[in-house]
Amino acid sequence: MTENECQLEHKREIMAVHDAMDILNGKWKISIISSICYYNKRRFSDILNDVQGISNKMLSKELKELEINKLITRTVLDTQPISVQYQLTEYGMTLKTMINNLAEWGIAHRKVIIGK
Amino acid sequence: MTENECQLEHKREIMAVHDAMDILNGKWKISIISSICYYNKRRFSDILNDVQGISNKMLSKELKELEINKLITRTVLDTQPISVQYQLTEYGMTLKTMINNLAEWGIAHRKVIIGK
DNA sequence: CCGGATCCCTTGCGATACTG
DNA sequence: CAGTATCGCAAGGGATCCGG
Repeated sequence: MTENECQLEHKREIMAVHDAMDILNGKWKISIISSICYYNKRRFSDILNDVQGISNKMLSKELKELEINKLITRTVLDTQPISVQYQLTEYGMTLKTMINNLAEWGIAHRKVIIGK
Repeated sequence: MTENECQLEHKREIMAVHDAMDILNGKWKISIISSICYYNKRRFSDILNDVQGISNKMLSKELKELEINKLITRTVLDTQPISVQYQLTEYGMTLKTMINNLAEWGIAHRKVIIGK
C-alpha cells in the first residue's frame, strides 16, 4: 500500500467510527443496548433499573431512536397491566462484540482506578 | 450459575459499560482516539482535519480530558512554529480492539444504509 | 501552529406531574 | 406498567478573535 492509499484507508476508518457513534450517540444509548443485550429480552422498567441514573423520559426517547435505527424491536405484551418488551434485532446483535469489549475494558479500567 | 448470580453478573457488566462510556463521553472523544490510534502519532491540526466537523475549541478540550485520563500523551515538538504531537499511552492502546470493532461496524452499517 | 478567551445560541436532560 | 407533557437550568458546542 502506498502512503497515500494508507491515508485514505485511515480516513475511511475514522469516518466509519464517526458514523457508528452517530447512531450510538447520547449519554445512555450504549448502556441501554448492553442491558437488552445481556438479557436478550428486557422490559421497560427493568432497563430503567439496569441503567443507573437514567430517567424514564430519557429511556423512552432513546429507545425510540434505537427502534427507528432498527437496532431493537418493541413488543407490547398483553398482560395486565401491559408490559413492553425490547430486544435486539439481528442487526443490533452485530454490536455484541463491541459491547463485550467495552464491558471488559470497563472492568479493567475500574481496577486501574481502584489501584491508585 | 444460579439465576441470581447471573443477574449480578449482568449488572456488573452493564455498570462496566457505563463506566467505560463515562470516560469516552462527548460527541468527539472516540473519533479523536481513533485518529490518533490509526496513525500512532498525530498532530493537533491533523486531528482537526481527520475528525470531520470538530472545532479547535472542542478538540482542545477533549484532548485535555483524554490526557487527564491517561489515555494519551501530549508532546510539544521544538519546531518553528511549534507543533504538538499526541499519541496513545499503553493504557490507551487497550482501546484498540474496541475501536477496530467500531470501525468495522461503521463500515458495515454504511453499506446497510446505502443498500436501502 | 497550538490553543485560550469570549460571546451566545441550542440542546440535553433532570424533576415533576399526569394519562391509558 | 409504560410512557407523555411541561418547565427550566446547565452544559454543549459553534464562531470568531487573540496571544505565545
